[in-house]
This record gives sequence, C-alpha cells and structure tokens, in this order.
Amino acid sequence: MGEDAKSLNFIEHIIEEDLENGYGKNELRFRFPPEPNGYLHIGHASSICLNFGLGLRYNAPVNLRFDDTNPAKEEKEYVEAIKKDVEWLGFKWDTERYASDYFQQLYDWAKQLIKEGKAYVDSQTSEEMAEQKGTPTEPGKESPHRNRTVEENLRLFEGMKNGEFEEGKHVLRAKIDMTSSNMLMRDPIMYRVLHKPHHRTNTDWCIYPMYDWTHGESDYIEQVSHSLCTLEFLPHRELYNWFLDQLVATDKLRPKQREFARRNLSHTVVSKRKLLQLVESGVVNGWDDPRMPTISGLRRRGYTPESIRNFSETIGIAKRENVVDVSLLEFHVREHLNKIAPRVMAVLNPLKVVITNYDEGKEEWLDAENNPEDESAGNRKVPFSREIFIEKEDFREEANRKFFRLKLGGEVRLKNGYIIKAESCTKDTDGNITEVQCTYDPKSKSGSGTEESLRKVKGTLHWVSVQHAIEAEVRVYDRLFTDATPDGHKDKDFMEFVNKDSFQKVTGYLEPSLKDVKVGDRFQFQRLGYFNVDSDSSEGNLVFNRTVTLRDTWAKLEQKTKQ
RNA sequence: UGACCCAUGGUGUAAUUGGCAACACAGCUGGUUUUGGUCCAGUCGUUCUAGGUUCGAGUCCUAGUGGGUCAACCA
Repeated sequence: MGEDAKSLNFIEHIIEEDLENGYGKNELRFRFPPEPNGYLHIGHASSICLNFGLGLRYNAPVNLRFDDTNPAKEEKEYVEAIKKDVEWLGFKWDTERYASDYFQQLYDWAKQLIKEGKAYVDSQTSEEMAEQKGTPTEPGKESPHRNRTVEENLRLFEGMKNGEFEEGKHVLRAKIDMTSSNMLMRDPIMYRVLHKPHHRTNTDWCIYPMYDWTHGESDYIEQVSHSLCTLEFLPHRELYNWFLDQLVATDKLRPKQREFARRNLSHTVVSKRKLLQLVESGVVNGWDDPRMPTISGLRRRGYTPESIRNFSETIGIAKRENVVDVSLLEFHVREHLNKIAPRVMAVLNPLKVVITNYDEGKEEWLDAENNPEDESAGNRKVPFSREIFIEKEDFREEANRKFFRLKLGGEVRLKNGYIIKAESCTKDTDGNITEVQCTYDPKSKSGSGTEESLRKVKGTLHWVSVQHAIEAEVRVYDRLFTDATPDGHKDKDFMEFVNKDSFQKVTGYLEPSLKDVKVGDRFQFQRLGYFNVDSDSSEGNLVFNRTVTLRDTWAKLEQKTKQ
C-alpha cells in the first residue's frame, strides 16, 4: 500500500539503521509505559500511536507496562482506565506488565551492585543530600556514608527491606560521580523506604525502587529494543546506560532509550497536574468531561479512535518544541464523521414557521437521504406539517443579498421538502420575532422531478415539524481556553484563560427518527455540526454532546463584516 | 555563567542522507452543491544570522543569536 511510500520519522530512521547494522527483525520490541496515577490525554495518544504504530509497522510485540513504583500516588482505578483507553484507540498489547512484577529481581540486582561496591546506603536527611548534590554549575560533594563496608551496606539495605527503619531514615544510592556535569549521575537514589501498601504487592515491600533504577532494567527484562520517552528524559539516558552497563549479559539484547518531543495542543493544557487542577477546582465535571483533552473526554465528546490515530499520524514525531493547532484535530474528526455519521435534522434555537396554505392536520412523510457521502446508508422518512421550527438565525425581516436564508418576500428551500416564501412575521411586545408566516409551492417537493422542484433557490434550511419533534438536552461545547497557549505565559496562570462559555445547555427539537438512539451514536445535525449521544442519556431523556461544528464560512463572513 | 538538546510558511511534519524545499492543516480567491457542509482549482517561503567547505548546502564545519532541559526519597 502507500505505507512504504510514507517518509520516515527520526525514530524509524534509527530503527532502519539498527536493522541494517545487525538487529534481527524479530528482536524489535516496544512498550508503552504509563504511570497509573492519572488519566491518559491526547499527548499520550501520540506516544501510544508511536509505539503501537511501530509494532504494527515492524510486526513487533508491544507491551503495556505500568510504571508502578510509587505506591503513594498510584491506584488500580487508573490501571483500568488506561487499559480501556488503549483498547478504545484500537491497539492490542502483547503482554500486560507491571514494574512491580520485577521488584524481586531489582532487589537482587541491587544487592549485587552493593557487593560490587557500586551502591551504598546513605543515612542523611534529604536536605543534607540536596546540599551535597551541588548545582548545575558547581560539582557536588561526597556523602560521609559513601564508603561504608559492603557488609554494613548489605545489613542496612536488608533492614530497609524488612521494615526496620522508618521512612526517610536510609536510602540506597548508586556510587557514580558527584562531580559529573550531569546532576543525575551524582549518586542517584535507587531505593527509598515507604511504608505504604502497593496496589499489587500490597505490604510485601517497605522499599520501592526509583524510576531510573527501574525503567531501564524493566526494558532489559522484557527485552525491549527501543525504549521511547519524552525529551525531558534525555539527561537520564546516561544513567539509563550506566545501570545497564552493570548488568547486561553479552548474549542478551541491550535496550536503547531515545527521546522525542511531547506533543502540545493549542487551546488546552496537556499535563496531568493541570488537568487534575481543572477537575479539582470544578471547572470541568471530571476527567471525562467532554471538554477535557483526555482520551476519555474525547471519547465522550464523540471523537472516533480513527480520527485520533489519523491526527497522531499527521502531526508526526520530532525533537522540537511544538504546539499543534487544535483545528488539525478538529479537521480529522470532521473528516471521519463526514464519512460515517448519518445526517439528521435538529433545531437548537427554534423559531416557529406557519405555512398558511398547507392544510391544518395534514402530514406528509418525506424522503430523506441518510448520508450523501455514503449511498449504502440508505434513506429514511421525515414528517412534514403546517407548523415547523427553523433556527432563529435563519430568518431576518430584511437582509442583503449575501444572506442566503429566509427573509420577508424571499424564498428558501426546506431540506428534503418544499420551497417556501416568507410573507409576514409577528413579534412580541419587545419586538422579538415569535412567528413567521409563509406560503409553500406544492409543486416544488424535493425529488418529485417537477419543473418547480428543480428550481434553484440559493438557500436551503433544515427544519423539524413542531408536532412530531422530540425534545432532547443538547450540550454545546466549545474550546476550554480562550488562549492558544494558556500555560505559555510567564506572568499569568493558565486558569485565567478558562473559556467561561465553553459549555451551554440547550433544548433541541429533533426529528422523530432519533427516538431510539443509543449511547455513543454519532450524527450530523445538518448545517450545525456533529453530535453524539452522551452517557447521561436515558430512555425518554435524550442527551447529546456537540462533538464539533461544521466548517462555517458564513460565520467567518459575518465575523469579517462586523470588524 | 556550566552541561546537554533544538531551530524549515501562521501551525505540524518531510526532503531519496550533499542534487529542483514537499505534504497536511489554517488563511485567502474562485467553481460545484437541495447542508454557507462535502468536493474541485488557485494562492501564500530570504530553510534563525554571519562566515566557510563544495560544481552544488535546509543538510557538513566554525562562530553567534534565540528557545528549551537539568539541583523531587516523582515519573
């Protein structure tokens, strides 16, 4: 297919090079390593698509590995949510792993390092150690405990493991180089004492390994060939390699860490901490609020896995700072939904139209195409009657020729129905238009083939029969932030840019074919946008979310003339 | 006053590894259309700067400029 014609990203170049230099194709293996301390977001989606995409491309296994070395922050609830998200995106992992599966092996290796004089127990406070650590421009100083005997180190480390010491009393450190220009090489901590139950190992352990000691070794145990992470781990690579140097057997594959830039999305924030802040401050209603850039939020909003995968593919992967415009994400969801979403008619801001020359009590069921992009989608019937709703914005008493919609004395096509002409309108005491009286041309019925039905009128409106309409709650969402880079301002907090109009609840009037929709069903409300059925929906109480609007060149035109 | 990473249209990514700067989005102009949607066509660049190597540099070298990362018992 066109797959091979596609240009390679820098990670793929590295892999191709490794393949040329002796890696066997069956040696390739990847992993996606989330920490189960929060929900996955669109940035993770890029990493998921990268790792699992590589697996697909090279027919290599990809493990799902939970990086669960900190029991203070990690929970089972997150494990389940993460698995659901990865599956929903459409990927299958080879095996489900946990860093905690390797606690014993890691512990044994740590003892080995102690015996080889490459690790020691330090018994200072974290403040003391921080002081000795130096700064990026000054070297650090060695700990007074650095040269404890192997026996003492072993004894203390075992004591740590057996719960003989309280938290903070001792740590195990790698003995590397306190003068290194890389702060991470200044005798990094490998283990700390933590008297906390772990979501998998419960109270088996009183010591927990740190990230740097765990990650590379887990890659090694799983024989991951390419361990891909974000740019901030670049300085960790030296340490990653140092730890591997102490253990790797020559007949086994040695994992390689490579770093890529995390993807940022405009008009939102992509950081667990900030997303948590949005949740806890009540700005949004939870991690799966349809305005959240979490996978669960996007799913609830009506995004499709395909659209997110295509988005990830399009933005690619590189090493420079970036802010991807959210309009690219919106493009991909429109592109996909345009192909698959059935068209229906719904009015969100109703204005009653009475067709004065249409018989009272009469109704007709008109033919309507379900999807002009997909002939196999078939047709349905929509009821027409004397009184219909149209959108308030679709009528003006008078307007210039650029306004293609209904105006007094003007004609417009009712989608799938007749051509109508506005004759008059009535207003309330405040001057608001409350009703429009129209006449219709009985010979102009859509699809009837008559000369009148073929007449070209500039505007076509969606509508819904008043007596047949069903009501639904419609949640109209917009971007969560008013600024393209809410967290990119040094002097301002990102919370200042929250869009107060990002959510609006309205009552919609829908054509009756929508009576039996199911949670998750996606539709195009014609001329308005794409909507899906929210999980809050229940029998007789429909709730829809607006996924995204249609492209709206009219709105742009209006915007321009206002300025 | 250190080490390391990065720099290509408004945005994101490419460029057969030194050989005509390409693709997508956004914007703008038109055309088609019973969705102001879709679709189609056109349009928008001194590859951060200055030197150098070379027949030829986005790509290699040197210097500079700008941005980022690094001092958690977090990952």
